[in-house]
Amino acid sequence: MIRLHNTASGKVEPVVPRDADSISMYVCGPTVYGEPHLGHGRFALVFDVLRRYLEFSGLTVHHVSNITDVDDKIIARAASEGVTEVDIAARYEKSWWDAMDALGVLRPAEAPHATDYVEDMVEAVAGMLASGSAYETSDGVYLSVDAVEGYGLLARQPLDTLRAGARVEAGGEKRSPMDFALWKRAKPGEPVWPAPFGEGRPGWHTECVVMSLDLLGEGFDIHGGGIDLAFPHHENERAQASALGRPLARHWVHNGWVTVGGEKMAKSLGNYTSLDDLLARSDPRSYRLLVLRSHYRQPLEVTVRTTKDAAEALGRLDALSRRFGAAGWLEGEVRQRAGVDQKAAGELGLDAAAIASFCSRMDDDLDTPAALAGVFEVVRQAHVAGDRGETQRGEQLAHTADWLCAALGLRLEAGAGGAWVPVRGGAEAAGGGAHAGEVGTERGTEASTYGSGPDEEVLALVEERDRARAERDWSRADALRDELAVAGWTVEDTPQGTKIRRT
RNA sequence: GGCGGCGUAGCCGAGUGGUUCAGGCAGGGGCCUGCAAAGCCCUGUACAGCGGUUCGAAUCCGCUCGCCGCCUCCA
Repeated sequence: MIRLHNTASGKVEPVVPRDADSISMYVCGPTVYGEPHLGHGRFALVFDVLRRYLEFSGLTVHHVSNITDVDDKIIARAASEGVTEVDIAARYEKSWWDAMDALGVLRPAEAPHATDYVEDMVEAVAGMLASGSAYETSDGVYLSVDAVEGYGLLARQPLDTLRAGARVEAGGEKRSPMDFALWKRAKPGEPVWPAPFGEGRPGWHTECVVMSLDLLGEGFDIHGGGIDLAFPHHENERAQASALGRPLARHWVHNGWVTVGGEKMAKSLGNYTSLDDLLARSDPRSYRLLVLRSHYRQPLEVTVRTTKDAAEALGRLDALSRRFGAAGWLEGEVRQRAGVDQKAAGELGLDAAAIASFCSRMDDDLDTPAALAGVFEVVRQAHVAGDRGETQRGEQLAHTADWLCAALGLRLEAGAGGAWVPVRGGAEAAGGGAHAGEVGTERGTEASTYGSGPDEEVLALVEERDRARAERDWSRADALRDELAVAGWTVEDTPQGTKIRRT
């Protein structure tokens, strides 16, 4: 069974499913008020990998991730653009899912919207008022943190020291500076919902409590998100659940953030790169690989250099696929079972030792860097076997590597970046294109504007070069290679003829 | 002020009380190739500094320096 760091205890602990053979997981999703950036991409990828790995381990995962579509920032943005909050939320929710699809992040089983749960939130707030853990002020309803046992758990800091450090003074009627809004009374021009304690809108933290309990039930297995959510967001969720007498998650998992020059990537610092920008200029898989190369709890430095690094490493994986046709192997029914049916690995004759090693590393607090190092070792062994003429062994290892990559959500030789065009038959080449299209199916939509298949002109150059080589006209062949290079293609001669790939 | 994290070879980035310097990228040499590309082989003797514990520490403890984060919205 996998062991994961639990922010509530500060230790790496086994994840014990509440219900046998299945895992209930709630991951805090985005507030849709702007374009998603690399930081959002990281948390989405981290939990996508966790979800895939749990499934790979034979568990059924009930994955819920919310969309926060009512919030101060959405209201502010709508006001500044002169459109409705609904417009803003709809626009950026679409951006969100587009980016997720491009990154190959599997859709959660459910993606509840805060605005669909306002009635439940009103009920929850009423419950907290009734029990005396919440109180009303002129501008809303607040939760009294003093009423919550052990408040500060997820901040890993006791309440008194948290309070001492509070930079913002209690806003007039708040009993404690740490108290937070459960309900904000209506202000002119803002969206409102009816409530017995005055019409208004919900605070930020209540939605996750209500939605996770509704969809996953009390004491669900995993609650995740970025480390900056640990406090106050998650602690405030926990506080409310506690006030309601309804336990929330048993395991709190948080990922580290993306840094730029050592500093946290944040919109407020203006040092962010949007996912769109990244996806427009690189293979979406390379960001996944970059994320996998560091441990999920560590900060991740993203620069042009580290991004390029990851792309090169990805090229090494693709090269293996190219050599052994692993991508072609992992199709259809086999593809569907990859990463979701560990038992099939045995039936398919994959390398059991490599898979066992991979799993033990992943089980150790989702140690993807170590797991990936193991995959690269398998890659090397596959090449060695191939060089020795041990084709079957080479294929077995290559297939194993492909299988493990699939478990991580990495599809080898996928996308235009890895497109290789066999020399003979444009039809074959077109087949390669269809292959890439299937990737799109898996992702939900076709990835990005990055790269595109070779056009007729390029294919003509490839064919001409093959003729030149057949005639041993090396200078002509070299000139054509140069032309292809200028067009952005790297040439590789193989026993099957000239192949090209995006440089 | 309180709480917490980090500092590893050219770069990124794991790991751990003691055999082969995780892995990737970059670099050097060789093999392969018409030349390349891809691949393989060889090549790096790093763990901020200072003390301490230990037969032995980069790994444990203490201190110092530097960087970052949370305590306010934040993935």
